[in-house]
Amino acid sequence: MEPTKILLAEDDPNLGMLLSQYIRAKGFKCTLATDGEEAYSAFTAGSYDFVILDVMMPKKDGFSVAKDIRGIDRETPILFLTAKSMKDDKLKGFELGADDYLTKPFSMEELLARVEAILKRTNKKEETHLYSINNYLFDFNTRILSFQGKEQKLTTKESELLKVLSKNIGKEVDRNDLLKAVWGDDNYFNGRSMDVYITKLRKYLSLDEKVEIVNIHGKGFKLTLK
Amino acid sequence: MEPTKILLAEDDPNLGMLLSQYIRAKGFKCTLATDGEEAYSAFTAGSYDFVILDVMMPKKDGFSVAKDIRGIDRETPILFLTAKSMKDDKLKGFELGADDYLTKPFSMEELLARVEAILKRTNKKEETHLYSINNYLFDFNTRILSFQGKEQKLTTKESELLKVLSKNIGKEVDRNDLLKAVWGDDNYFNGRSMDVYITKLRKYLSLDEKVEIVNIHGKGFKLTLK
DNA sequence: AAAGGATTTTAACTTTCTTTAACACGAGTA
DNA sequence: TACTCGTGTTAAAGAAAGTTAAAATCCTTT
Repeated sequence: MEPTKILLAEDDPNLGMLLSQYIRAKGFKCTLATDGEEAYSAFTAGSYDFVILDVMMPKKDGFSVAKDIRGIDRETPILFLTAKSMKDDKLKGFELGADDYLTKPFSMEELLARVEAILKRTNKKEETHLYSINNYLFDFNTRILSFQGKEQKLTTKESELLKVLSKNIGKEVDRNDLLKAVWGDDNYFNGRSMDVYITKLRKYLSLDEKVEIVNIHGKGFKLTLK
Repeated sequence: MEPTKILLAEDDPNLGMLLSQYIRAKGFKCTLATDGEEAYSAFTAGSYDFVILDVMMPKKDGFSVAKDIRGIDRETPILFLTAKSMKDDKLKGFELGADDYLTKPFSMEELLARVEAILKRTNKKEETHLYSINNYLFDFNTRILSFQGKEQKLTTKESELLKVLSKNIGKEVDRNDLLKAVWGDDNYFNGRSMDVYITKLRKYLSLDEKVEIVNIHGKGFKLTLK
C-alpha cells in the first residue's frame, strides 16, 4: 500500500517545516503550503488523503480553503489548527465540514494521534465496542466480559465471535457469515473450531440464566435473552 | 420527528462549546452543562434522549452523575468521555450502566458516529416471539414450549413448524405453504419429514386436552382449540 | 534461539437433530 | 367393495453440533 498523502498548510515557516518533517518521519508523504491560496492549488493539483489547515493564514484563511475544498470534495478529512484565543463565533466555521481541530500549542505526537484516529475512522467506520447482554457487559476493546463484578478476560477469537453475536441479539447469524466475519474463511475445519468456541462462550455466559446461545440446525447461531 | 435531544457535560469551555456546536450542526438539539451538578439538574429538568458525560468534572464527576441519572432512569443512553491515562480498573465504573465510552483525544466525527451507533442500537428492541396456545406458552426465541411450569425444549424444525401453525390458530395452513415456509421446498420427501414432526408436536401438545393439530385431508393442517 | 505460556486448531468421541425407510391405517374414489 | 393415495407412527440411518483433551501454533521473554 502506498503511503498516505497529507497536505499541510501552515504560514509560520518554522512550525511548518518542523511539522512536515515530523510527519514524513512517521511514514507519510507530506506537502507543505505556506498560505491559503497555495494550499488550495496544491489540493487541486495533487490527490491528498488528508488536509491540515492552519486557520490564520495570509491571502486565504483556513476556513475559506476548507470551504473551497468541500466544494469539490466532500470526503477528504480536514483538521484545523486553531489559536487558543479563537472566539466562539469563529467556531461556527466547523459546520462547513471539518473533521477535527487542534488548539495551539499542541505536541506533535498529539497531532499525529488525531490524524491517525481520523484516518482509522474514515477508512473503516469505527463501531461501538461496549455491548450489554442482559446482566453481562462486554467490552470489546479490553476484551473483558463482566457480570456483577466478576470479570472474564476473553481471547481474540472468543471476543470477535461474541461481538458478532452481540450485535445481533435475538437475530439468527448465519453460520457461514459468522465464520467469514471471524475466521475469514468458512471451510469445514474452521467450522469445527468455531463450535469449540461456542462451547466456551456458553460456559462464560452461563452465570446469567436469561442469556443463551441457541443453535439453528443447519443455519447458524443466535444469542437470545429469555 | 423532532430532533434528538443531547445533554453534554464538559467542563473545558473550549471543548464544550466546540462539541455542542458541532453536535447542533449535525441536526441534534444540544444542551451544554459545565459541571456535574449542572448536568444532573439539567437532566431532571428537561427530557433528553442521550447523555454525554466527561468523567472528570468539578463538583460532581461523570460517574456519580451517571449513577444519579440511573437512579431515576434506566433507559437513556450514556456515553463517557475519559482521559487517556485512565486505567482498566477504573473502567469498572462503567458497570453502572454506561452504553459506551470514548477516550480523549478523539475526533468529533468519531463522537458523532458513536452517538448514532448507540441510538440505532437502543431504538430497536428485540421483538418478542411469544405465542399463547390455550394453556401452552411458546417462546420462539428460546424455543421453549411451556405448560403449567413444565418446559419442553424444541428443536429448530419443531419450533419453526409450530410458529407457523401458532400464527394461524383456527385457520387451515396449506400443506405446501407450510413446507415452503419451514423447509423452503415442498417436495415429497420434505413432506414426509414434516409428517414426522407433526406427530412429535402432537405429542408435546397432548398435555392440554383442548389443543389439537388436525389434518385436512389433501389440503393441510390446522392448529385448533376445542 | 529456546523456553514457557497462552491461544487456536485438530481429533476423537458423544449427543442431538433431521431425514429416510418401512409398515399401518383410514378417507376418498372407482 | 376394493384400491389408491395421503397421512400416522416408529425405528434406524445419517448429518450437524456439543464436548473434551491433546497437539500445534503463536507470543513473549530471556
